Amino acid sequence: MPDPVVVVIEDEPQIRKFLRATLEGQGYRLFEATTGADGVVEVSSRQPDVVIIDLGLPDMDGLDVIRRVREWTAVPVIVLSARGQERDKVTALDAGADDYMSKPFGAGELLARIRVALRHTAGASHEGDDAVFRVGELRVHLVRRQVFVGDKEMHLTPIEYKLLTTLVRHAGKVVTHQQLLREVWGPAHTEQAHYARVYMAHLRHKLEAEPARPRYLLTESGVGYRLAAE
Amino acid sequence: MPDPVVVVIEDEPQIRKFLRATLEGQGYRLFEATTGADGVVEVSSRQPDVVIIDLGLPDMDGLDVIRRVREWTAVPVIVLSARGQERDKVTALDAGADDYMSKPFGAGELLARIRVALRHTAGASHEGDDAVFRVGELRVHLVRRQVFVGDKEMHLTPIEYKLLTTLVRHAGKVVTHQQLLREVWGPAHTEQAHYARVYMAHLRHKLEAEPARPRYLLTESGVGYRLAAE
DNA sequence: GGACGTCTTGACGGGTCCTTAACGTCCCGG
DNA sequence: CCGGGACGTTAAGGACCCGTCAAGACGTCC
Repeated sequence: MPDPVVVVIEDEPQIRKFLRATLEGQGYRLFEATTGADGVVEVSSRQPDVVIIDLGLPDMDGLDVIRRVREWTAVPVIVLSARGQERDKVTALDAGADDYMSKPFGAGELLARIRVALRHTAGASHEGDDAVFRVGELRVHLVRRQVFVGDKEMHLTPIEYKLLTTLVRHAGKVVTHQQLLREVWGPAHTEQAHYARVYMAHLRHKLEAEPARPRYLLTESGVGYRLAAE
Repeated sequence: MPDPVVVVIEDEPQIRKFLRATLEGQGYRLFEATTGADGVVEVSSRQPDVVIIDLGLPDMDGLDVIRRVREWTAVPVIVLSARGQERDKVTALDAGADDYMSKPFGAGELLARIRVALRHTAGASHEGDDAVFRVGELRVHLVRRQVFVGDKEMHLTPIEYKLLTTLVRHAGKVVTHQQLLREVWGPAHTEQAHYARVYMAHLRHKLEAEPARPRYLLTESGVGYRLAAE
């Protein structure tokens, strides 16, 4: 395997320097970002094997960076944080982080946890982190959160977008009403099948040429919905 | 997904009790071992989704337990330890552990790290499962919930599909009327044998070239039905 | 405070699917 | 040759699911 690529998202120069010294000595290729927005861009362009992120960033909440990254890739994310409270750890891990280290931490432990992360990705073959889903005229750019029909960009509301990406993640397979409601509206709303109907109608009006006879957003009566795949 | 299975390898009764209370409250199925040797046996027999192991065991070194387990499975292993030295963490992680928590630790953080471990296995397992049944021109994609005759996809209603998959699950073997009715319509409808007749007719019209002389959906007169296998 | 975009909620019409019943067919024994 | 049982076929009714529209609630930004 070639040298593993690491993206570091960290604003404090001292820690950046420390990480650079630690990682480059071990043969990792390192790319740095000092803001959350830059971090998201770096992750999408460098396709790293591991991401290391400090939660205390100047421009946006580190948790949001993790959630954004998680929308299109399963790359291991290791969190560094000055805060060591349990609730901080839990929210970060549930937001999609794979590991959490409180400052101060040792170089050896960091390197060991990076090796663990690399073991994970080595086993799981790189499957679907394409970051862009296509079928027919429809394109969904997970990184930029943009949706196109042909050349025309379509504006989707937050729920519409989440509904669509949920279907994208299971493209070709049927997603039951329960699954859909749980993943989009949360576990408390698995009964309101009505929500899904209303929003599928919205999506179809925005994405389908003939909303009444959909080509992409298909209904499986009595079961759920399916997004057509190639 | 059914309730995740956890194997706990821990000799101290207090911590075992604590873990049991914490995990069973969250719907995990729990199996315990109090020695390293037992632990290895439990892991191989229970096929757990996560292993939690205390390094301070009476009979053998916890690290050896991890190495033994790693010889045949990639199941996530979370280490609990009274020792918090960096070198201990590094050796445990390099021995094959996926995570390391120093005592004392909070229940919330443990649960969060278990969720992380479960995320990993959930993503990894979805690779090679074809889960497609074939016989002659007939193909049943169980994962996608799609049925093809030759190249043509056939739309099945929920009951039709359930009936078909029930037969697929016992392909080649006779399924009695009672079995069929119980598995498709529920235990309350085991008397209405004509349900099966009506829906077998539907299925044959959709899937058979000559519904009157079926090649796949065969009748075993007086007993039940049978799906032909290769 | 008002305008706007978004989400929730209800009502209604149309369509799909399930149930049920009636009838047809085949086979076998009387 | 007749009759009955098991199975296959078809169609009608109604229950349920789904798509649609619109009104109201909610939050946000000017």
